Amino acid sequence: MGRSPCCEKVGLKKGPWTPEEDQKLLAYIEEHGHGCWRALPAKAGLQRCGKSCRLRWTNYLRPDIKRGSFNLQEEQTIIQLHALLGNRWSAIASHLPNRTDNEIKNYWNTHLKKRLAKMGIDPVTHKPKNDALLCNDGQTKNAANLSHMAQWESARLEAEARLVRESKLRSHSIQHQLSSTPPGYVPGSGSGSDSASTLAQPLRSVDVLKAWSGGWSKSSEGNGGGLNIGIRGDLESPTSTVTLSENAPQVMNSGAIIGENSNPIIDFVGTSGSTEAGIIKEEGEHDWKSFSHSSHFPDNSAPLTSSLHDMTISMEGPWNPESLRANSDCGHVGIVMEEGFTDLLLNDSAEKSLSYNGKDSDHSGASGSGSSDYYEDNKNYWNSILSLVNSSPSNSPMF
DNA sequence: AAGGTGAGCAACCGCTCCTCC
DNA sequence: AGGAGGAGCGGTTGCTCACCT
Repeated sequence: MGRSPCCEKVGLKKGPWTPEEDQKLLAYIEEHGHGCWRALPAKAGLQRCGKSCRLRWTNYLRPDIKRGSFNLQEEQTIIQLHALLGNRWSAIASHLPNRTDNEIKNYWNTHLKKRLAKMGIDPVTHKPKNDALLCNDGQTKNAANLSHMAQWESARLEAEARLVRESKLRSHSIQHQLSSTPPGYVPGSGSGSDSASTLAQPLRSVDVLKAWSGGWSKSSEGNGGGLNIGIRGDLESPTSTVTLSENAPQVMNSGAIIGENSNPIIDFVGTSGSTEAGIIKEEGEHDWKSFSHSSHFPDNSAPLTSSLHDMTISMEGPWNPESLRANSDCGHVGIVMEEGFTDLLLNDSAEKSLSYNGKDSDHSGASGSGSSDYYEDNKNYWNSILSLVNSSPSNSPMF
């Protein structure tokens, strides 16, 4: 590989772990917890660096790890979350109980990415590669789109980072209230910081997903704000909407989004208007509301409050209104991220899954038949994702 | 049967972030 | 406030095994 070793110490073993080493590590952690990883190998009698031990534990030895192939729901979750979060494997893993980020990363790289590519979908943007065909001036529009995506991504990361910080602050205070900790095996990590992030991660991710789901609606009537390419003609997709406020602060219909300093604002606003979409949006809104009063946060620290605010992302970087107009020209009314093709991908595995179950799978491949089925499926899908999100992470000591 | 090839997965590496002093 | 050390994350590598010729 030609790289310098991660540990200066010569004589430390590298490469695959032997069962004896596993046993030593396991026995030590079960008895003492891992504590300081760097000090662990010596205490456990291992000729490994602490980093290697940590990796072996988190990716393989942890008792709560689920191994084996991913099921359909997990695939769906990964794909949707990847569309939402990008290569944030640890964040994605926090929504998949008992799966490690490494496993998810590998599964993405070896299976899902290829499947997307095979179907002509860009695994990075989750958009069709022949996107340009939809526009008269393909290259210009694509460039605008790319710029758009970059700005979006940057803003999103910024917001997420903020969520993490806030969540950590909150979880610290929650931690102070939780006096007892299980002995021996320390969830996730022995360090206080890690425990905090362990608590914090689900909060952040839930916020993002809630927003995503809440903002999912038919993007617009008439000109079809979404990018609806006709592998399946009636395909609509979860959509995030960018709202541009050039000068005046704006209040959006999803809830007070105020722009400061005339900075443009990104808002997860379902543009609603269509009946089918309304179902989804209302559900999303309901979820948001109910979530804010959820018993998850008895101290009323209300993560939703922050999530709503955090979904209002001030763009500090250059924002070019031209890109929005460019998008509008080819039917994108301020649409930045879309995911309809992810669903196409999922149909592939859904078909397999359904046929395994001996059910009829013809709905997934048929074009045009059953748009109500489609919306029902999506509704169910998002419900499952949300319930997964709401229920899973706390189960795992790691997450 | 033997060698070649590619996919899948475990593990490593370096960077970044966080915490503590 | 800032530096040091530790932990976590994402990208990448290389080994193993199954399949193909």
